[in-house]
Formats: sequence, structure tokens, C-alpha cells
Amino acid sequence: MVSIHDVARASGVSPATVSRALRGLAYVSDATRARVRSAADELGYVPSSVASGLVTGLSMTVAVVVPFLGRWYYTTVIQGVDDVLRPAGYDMLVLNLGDSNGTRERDFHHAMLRRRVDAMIVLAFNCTPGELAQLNSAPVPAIAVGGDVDGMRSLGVDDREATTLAVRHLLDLGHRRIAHVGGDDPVGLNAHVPQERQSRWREVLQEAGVSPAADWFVNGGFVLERAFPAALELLRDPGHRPTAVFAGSDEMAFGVILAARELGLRVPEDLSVVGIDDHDFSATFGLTTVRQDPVDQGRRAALEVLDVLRGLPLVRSRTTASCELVVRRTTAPPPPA
Amino acid sequence: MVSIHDVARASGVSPATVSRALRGLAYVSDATRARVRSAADELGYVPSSVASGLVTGLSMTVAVVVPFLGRWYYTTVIQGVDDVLRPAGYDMLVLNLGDSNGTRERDFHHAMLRRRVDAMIVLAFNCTPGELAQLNSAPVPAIAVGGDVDGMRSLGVDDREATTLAVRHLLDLGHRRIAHVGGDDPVGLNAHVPQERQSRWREVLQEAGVSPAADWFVNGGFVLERAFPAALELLRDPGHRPTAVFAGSDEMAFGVILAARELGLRVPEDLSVVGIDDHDFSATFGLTTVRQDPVDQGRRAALEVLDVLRGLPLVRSRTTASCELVVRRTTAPPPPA
DNA sequence: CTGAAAGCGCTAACAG
DNA sequence: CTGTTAGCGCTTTCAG
Repeated sequence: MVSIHDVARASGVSPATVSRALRGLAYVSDATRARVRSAADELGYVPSSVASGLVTGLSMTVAVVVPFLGRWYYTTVIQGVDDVLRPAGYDMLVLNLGDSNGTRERDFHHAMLRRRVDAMIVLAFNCTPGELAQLNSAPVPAIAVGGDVDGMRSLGVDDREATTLAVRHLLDLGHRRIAHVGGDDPVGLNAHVPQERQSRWREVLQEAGVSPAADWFVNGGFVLERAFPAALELLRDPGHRPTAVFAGSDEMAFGVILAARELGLRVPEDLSVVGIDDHDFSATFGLTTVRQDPVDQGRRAALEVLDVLRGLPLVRSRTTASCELVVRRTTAPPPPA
Repeated sequence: MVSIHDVARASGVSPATVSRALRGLAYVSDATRARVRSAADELGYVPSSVASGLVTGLSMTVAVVVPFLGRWYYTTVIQGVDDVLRPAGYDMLVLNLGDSNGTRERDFHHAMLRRRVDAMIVLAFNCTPGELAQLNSAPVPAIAVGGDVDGMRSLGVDDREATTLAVRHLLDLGHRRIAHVGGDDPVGLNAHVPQERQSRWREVLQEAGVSPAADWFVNGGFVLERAFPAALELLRDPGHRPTAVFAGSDEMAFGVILAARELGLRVPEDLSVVGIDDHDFSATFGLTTVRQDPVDQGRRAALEVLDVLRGLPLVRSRTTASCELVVRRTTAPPPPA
């Protein structure tokens, strides 16, 4: 492998000068710089970031920690993160915590302490107390996206607000029989968000003097495949059927729509459906939803990380990302009783 | 930061012994090893992978290169890769090539040469000749998943076979008016796969003595949002309508199904739809498709990478991943003319 | 079984 | 403007 010494030799200067010349530092004559550059190009020299990282203490890498891989929200946030990290010259390490039976904390710990990354962006999930302690006393700055993590800088929508928007919309249309398809994710890595949405759904209804039937909450596991059968069950009995469903995510809302069709129910004439997210598919489905912008959340988190890396202080507070109701074609007044 | 010296001092041995003890090497007395371990634990010592990487030349990181972030196929392969990399102690660097205007080759080059990664897994996309040269003369082993890259080790389904399965199925049901929703991806990073599917669609029809109308190929951009309007256009004219659609991906197939419904067409009575992938949503949609298993493809690629890293030779050949027709509820004989 | 010494490739003072 | 001298934190001979 061609090292800085090879370039130094080839251009007749010292390694230190090569280093300065190539990094564009001042105090290098134009002539020398040009000579070094062409020598480096010729030899195909690229500095080893490992070696420079050892001395500077920087890895030019930030870790994105996710509870799952392949879920819409997470991959979308990651896109935003990547959008800003890449032009800034940072690499992105993806640390998946899912399925790591018991090794969660260790993985965490290692990535941070082994100095592999300069910062971490932690996507919505419940930290164990141990992890939280690690994060906050971390040798590298960490910021959370999505969930509200106590004592940590975080960024995300207000789940109570989003839920309020969705449920009130249904209430305003005249619905009273409003069910909720929500539920835990399979790994239990992100229980907080689903819980907020569920409890707020109940609250908003109660505030309106409505109390949902006991079996009008069903667990859709935050994926279409599980929301579909859950909705089938929920909607089966014509005598005991909600007129509207608030789904905890758009993906689950798609499952509800598909289930309704399976049962011959028309959406929105017989059943209204509202979700949260504004998934890529939602406009095509005509889904009424509460829009959030995960790409933007990712971008903003990465931008902040970059700031902190430049020396700005990290304030441990929460910033609320905006969300808004987008009314499309899956909600309408309830059918006449 | 606590270094190996601190542990050495605390346990009264030399740094070299600490290194040996902690890595479980032979020639360390049990007593010493125990002492070192407890000292390390107490101090919360974790070796710096940067420092050890500098001397061993290993980064314990493999890069996954993708043309997009957030597309089903890619994120699903990534899950498979992660499945095997993580337990093996490797970190995963995700290198997104999308939207990097012009900087593609450089990013590539740098990641490899800067010795940030020990190997690369390149997900289906067209390499430029320059990139290909880089990959093949790379200082680190690289293997491709999905696309068939000339002169490179690769792994993926045979797109011609997959297409044959899908189109023959329609032909066998009696269809003759078979359209194709396929097309380029927006960034043009992966033109090969769509092209194969499109040209093979035409071929299979011709082999059966059928020639599709000129406007029975439409560009669905490989995403639902674009397939939907394209399908709307395709299916609009009742007098000139295909009885079946072969979609180049399941996601586009969903768009076709939604478009058919929009037009009041019943699937499969009025229109049959078949896709390729077996997306997570496909079973719920009842979509007939040609199944491939991206998780498995990712796993196998990662397993191979690990082998090569252990010293096994890298054979530059292609292995075909299997695919199979899964008949569900979106295909049926054509309506009586 | 353990320690001392010599780097891995680079950057950061400090001299010139 | 440029070279020299020290390391960054670890692993690896090579001696004990």
C-alpha cells in the first residue's frame, strides 16, 4: 500500500509537507503543493483515515442506531442523515440493535468506546437505564430522533399532538365509534411511541365524552401483515363495528383498508381510516393521515451533530418536529345509523 | 480515555500482556488473565479499534454500497448482511451512491483505499467502467448482489428466468394481451435489471407468437407512486386494454392493482397482475409473484465475505439465487372476449 | 509465561 | 515555507 512516505520520496519533500499540501493547509508554496499533488495522483495515494484518526482522534464516521432495519420510518430518517453526512465527508455506520439477544448494551458500548464513531444518532426506541447512562456520559455526542429520551437531546413529532389531530378529525366528521389499530412492535424496542398514541386516542375520545368498546383496540404490530388480520377481526361483526379506525401508522392503515375491502366495506362510505406518517404510498392510497417528515428529521439531526462536532455545545432538550393533518379520500362522515 | 497502559498499570503487567490476555491468546497464566480482565472491567476499558486496526491492517468493518436508500430490495438485502456481520463482530458501513452528483467514483475509491473497510458488498447497480476497474483491482475484496457484474463475484436471481416464469404463467392462463410496467429507476444507477426484464418479456411473448402493442410497455419507475399513474394511462382505454400486466417489481404491481380499482376493473376477473419480488406486502395483497429472497442473498454474500476475509480465495463467478412462482389471487384466465 | 522495543501511517508541535 | 521529532494506542517480534 502506498503511504505518505512514498509520496514524500517521489516529490522530494518530507511527509509532513505532503500532509500539509494535500490537506490544503497554509504555508506551503504553490510549486510544492502542485508537485506533491501530482505525485500523489500518480501513485494513487489516498491517506489512511485509520492512521490519521489515531492521531486526530476523529474517525469521520457517525453511527446511526436503529431498532430495526427495513422499516419505513427508520430507513427514511437514515436517508435524511445520509443526505447531510455524505457531503460533509462523514461516513455512516448503521448499528442495528434488533435481534441482538442480550448483546444490545455491549454493542452500544463498544461502538462508542472503541472510538469507531465521532457521534451517534439514535432512532426512536426505549433505552434501558444502562444504555441511557452510557449515552449521556458518552465520550461522543449522541442525539435521538423520534422518541423523547429523558435527559438527552432529541428531535421528533409530538405523538400526543399527532394523535389528537387524527382522532379529532374523525370526531369532527361525526364519528363516535372510533377504533384504534396500534400496538407494540415485535421486538419491544420502541414501546413508547405506540403507547403514547394508544393512550392519547383513549383520552381524546374521553374528552369528547365517548368511550370506546373494550375490543376496539387491536394490536397491528406496526406492520401491514399483522394489521390486516387484526383489522379483519375488528371489523368482522356488523353489529359491533366501529365507523372509523385510527391507525398508529400508515402502514397499518393500509392493512385496515385492505381488510375493509376484503369484507366488502367501502372506504370511506362505510369506514373511515386515518393514519400517521404520510408514507410514500399514502397519496396513492388516498389515505388521510397526519404527516411527519422523517427525511427532514434525519437531516436536522445530522446537521446538529455536525455543529456539535465543530465545537458548538450540545443542549439536552427536545425539539418538536411539526406534523399536520392531510385530508384525502379515506375519511368521511359516518354512514347513517 | 482509558488506554491499555492504564490497564497494564492497574494490573501490574505490561501492555503486551494485557493485549494477549484480553484477546484470549495462549501463553498467559490463568491468574494473570483474571487479574487483567478484572482491571479492564473496573476501568471500563475497551480497546481502540482504530489503534489496533492501524497495526493489524483490519478495520472490522464492511461497506455495503447501495444505489438508493430506502428501497425495499436494498434495505432487505442489508438486513441479511447485517444478520451475519454483526454476530461476527463486524460493523456495517452504508455507502449510498444515489444523488452524489459526480462524486460517485471518488466516494468509492476513498472508502476502499482509505482502508476504512475490509471488504465491500455492492448492491445491484451499473458500475461505470472506471468503478469496475477499481472494484476488481481493489485492495479489498468486493462481491456484488443482485446485478450480474462482469468479471466480479456476484450473486442474484436470473432476471430472465424470473421474467419467463411470470410471463409464461400469464400465457398459460390464456392471456395474449400482456402489458409490462417496468422501467428505469430515477437515478439510472441500476439500468440492467429493468432492461433484462423488459427485453425478456418481449421475447417470451414473441416465442409464443404474440406481439404486444407498442404502448403496452410503460415506465413505472420502480416505485408505486409512478407505477400508479402509468398504469392508469395503460388501462384507460377499454377498447385497447391488456388483460394482464407483468410488473417489474411487486411495488409497481401494487400500483397497477390500485389503478385497476380506481378504474373499476376487478382483479383478477378483468385484469391479471403478476410481479417480481414477494414484497412483505404481497401476501396480504394476494399478489401472484415470482419470489426471490433478498435476506438470504444478503446473508450469503456476507458469509462469503467472511470466508474471503479468513483467507479463502475469491472466485470471480456468478451464483444464481433461486426464484419461484407463487400463485395467489391476482391472476386468473382472461375475461371472455 | 511475560516484558521491552519497534513500529503501523499519519499529524502536530517546534525548529529552522 | 519546510523538515525533524514525537507520539496517537495498539500489536508484534524477540528476548528473557
